[in-house]
Amino acid sequence: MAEQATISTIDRFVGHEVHLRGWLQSRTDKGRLQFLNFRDGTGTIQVVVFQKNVPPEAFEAARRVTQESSCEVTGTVRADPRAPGGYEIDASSFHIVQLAQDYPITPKEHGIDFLLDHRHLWIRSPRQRSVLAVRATVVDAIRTWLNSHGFTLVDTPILTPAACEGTTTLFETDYFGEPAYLTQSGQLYNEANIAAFGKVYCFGPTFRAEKSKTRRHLIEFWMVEPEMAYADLEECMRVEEEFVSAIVQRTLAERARELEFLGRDTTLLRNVVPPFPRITYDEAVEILNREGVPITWGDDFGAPHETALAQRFDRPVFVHRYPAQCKAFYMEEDPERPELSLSVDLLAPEGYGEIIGGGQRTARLELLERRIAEHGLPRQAFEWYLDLRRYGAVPHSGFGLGVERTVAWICGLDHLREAIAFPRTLGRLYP
RNA sequence: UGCGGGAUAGCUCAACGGUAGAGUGCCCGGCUGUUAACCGGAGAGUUGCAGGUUCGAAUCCUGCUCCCGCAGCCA
Repeated sequence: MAEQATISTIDRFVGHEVHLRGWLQSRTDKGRLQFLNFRDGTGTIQVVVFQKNVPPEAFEAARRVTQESSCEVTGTVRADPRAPGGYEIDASSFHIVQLAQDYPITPKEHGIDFLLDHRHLWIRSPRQRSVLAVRATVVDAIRTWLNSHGFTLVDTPILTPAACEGTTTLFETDYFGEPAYLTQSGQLYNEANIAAFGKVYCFGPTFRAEKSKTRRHLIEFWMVEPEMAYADLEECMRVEEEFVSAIVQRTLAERARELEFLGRDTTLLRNVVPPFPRITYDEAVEILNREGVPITWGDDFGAPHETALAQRFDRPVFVHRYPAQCKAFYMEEDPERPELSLSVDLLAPEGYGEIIGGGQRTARLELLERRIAEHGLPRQAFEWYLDLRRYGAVPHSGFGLGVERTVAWICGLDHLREAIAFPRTLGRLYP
């Protein structure tokens, strides 16, 4: 009697007859011998169908099965050095569940436009499966680390009444006659939640109606945002470096096979352990001007600046204390230099840019009121947020980590769109 | 949104003013150890859309649509 098995644990079934259900990835026809590259969702394995070992109808099915047809196979597991992965199934039976017709994605090269139009099928390919598997581990590492370090998950709303940082980059929708916006960040709500739990995080999709067309931007992306009561900027950086290191090291440990398949050189990733280098905005400006990537003090960094800075270090680098004018209205002032904000960005190596933005939020009512006015924000929409400075305000800090940027960096991808199953990019809402 | 590149067979591309091509996939045939197998055969086109120049346009010109890259915005 055949045992139900999965490919990922097939080594436990050597010598046994097993039953597998899945899809045909590819096939090599050798006449009276068929090699089937078979996938069940947990992995792929070679199935060998000899004409003399199976009933005639099973051999006929193996001979005419097409790429990505769903099918079931029964056979004996054996170790064979000639098989990719070292194991193969000597089939005793084979049948087609559904015969696929003209599967569009072939083992040869395709253009990115074609692949994105067929993203619902492209995700089956080994490379895309590897990236999405890494993503799953990154997400789990994020949750596990935060849950085990005193953070409580508190979900924040997706439909919001107003902007965190101005309405120009928000998707507007109709909320029974009132304008509503898709969230850009859960941070302001996190600042409310810390008074209930001390340390919290939210984790979900985020939407930016920016006409960004670069390898570092998605219209819809996932962000995890921890927020901590009684934490200053230094504490924020300390948490960030522990957090990012834990994510990277766990992914290296659990997804070595996928990273190798992706061709990722993991040498630099192994360096990602605390402490990360810290430079001030002032120092960064000096370095950039000295190294021929000119920038005026007071301007925010562009992608070329971030790349040039990150290239100088063997692990992610903190840039802290940006001019207040570069950063959001809720940032705390540097008490020693009020023109600076207690903000910090974490720049990933190898040109992947900013993977974290964050810092210390202001606890001062009068500064927040002034900033809301300076930024021309509708004060009545922020009354609840101002309340947080009236009823038990504390020094607090937090940050947002972009999941796709982190996955793209760890995988060595050249574009964020492969780091999410169904990317939303400028001009692409299908599939 | 700005600058640059592009759209030709299902797919990836060539042809750059003179009969529309290759590789690959699909289909048919052969092969008991293939790893993007190999060998033989066959089919496959409104050259993105609309107009213009020309004896003749995939090729030159104009407009439009869509895609890609870089930048800005940011995670």
